[in-house]
Amino acid sequence: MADKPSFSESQLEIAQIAKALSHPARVFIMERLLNSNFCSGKSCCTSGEMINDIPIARSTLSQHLKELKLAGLIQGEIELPTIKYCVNTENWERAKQILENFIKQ
Amino acid sequence: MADKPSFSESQLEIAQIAKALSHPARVFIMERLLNSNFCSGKSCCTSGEMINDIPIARSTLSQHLKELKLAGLIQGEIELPTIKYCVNTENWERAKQILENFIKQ
DNA sequence: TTATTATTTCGTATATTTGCGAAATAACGA
DNA sequence: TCGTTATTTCGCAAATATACGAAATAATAA
Repeated sequence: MADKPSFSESQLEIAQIAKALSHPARVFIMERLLNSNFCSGKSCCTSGEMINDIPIARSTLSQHLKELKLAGLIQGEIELPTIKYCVNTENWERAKQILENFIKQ
Repeated sequence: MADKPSFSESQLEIAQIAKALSHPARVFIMERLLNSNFCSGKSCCTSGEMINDIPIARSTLSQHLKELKLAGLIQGEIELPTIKYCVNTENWERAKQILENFIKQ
């Protein structure tokens, strides 16, 4: 019995991006950041600007922001007394490309 | 305090598709089905034809197939003694369109 | 009838995700 | 110094996902 190959890098990468987008709160956040006003050249928004439009608690929103940050799709910039969240343009472009390629199959 | 709106249909739909693709095994399955030989007008493959190329047990593969079926992305056609799995073309086209639209934002 | 083949379902264990409120942090203004 | 504001981290509970082997199913072959 030949042993089985592991998942390809590409499969792992696609799954990782999909996972980051697999919760409606995170889809909401991405849409919001992609469509909010520009600030220092990026689309930005604070957690406080989102909280009234999304049906979850502040701490839960914070957790989803953290996950998107961990996945590299967004980044946070401290601008006291708030934290402005922006799309991580470079990584988002790459993620889009990866999804595009998968879809085009 | 105004109460919060729920997630939009679109956000729920995007998250649902992303969730279906959020595990490398399910990405593997979709890729395999999208690229396998044609059979009765569709790209098809049996679970037995995949099992040696994917690092999970048969029962686990079966579960992932079930999830993709539940999400509507694939369908199974009995062709004894095997079951041929195919992409559900209509739903897959729709799913692609939804992801496209999300990405293009 | 019994074995074989292909695959799923069941039972169960473990891990991960999601959610919340309370407490913590950190800068600023009174 | 003591609130105020904006936000995160902590601690925990509940739900969901992932995984596996064993048993079940269902058609056919011997």
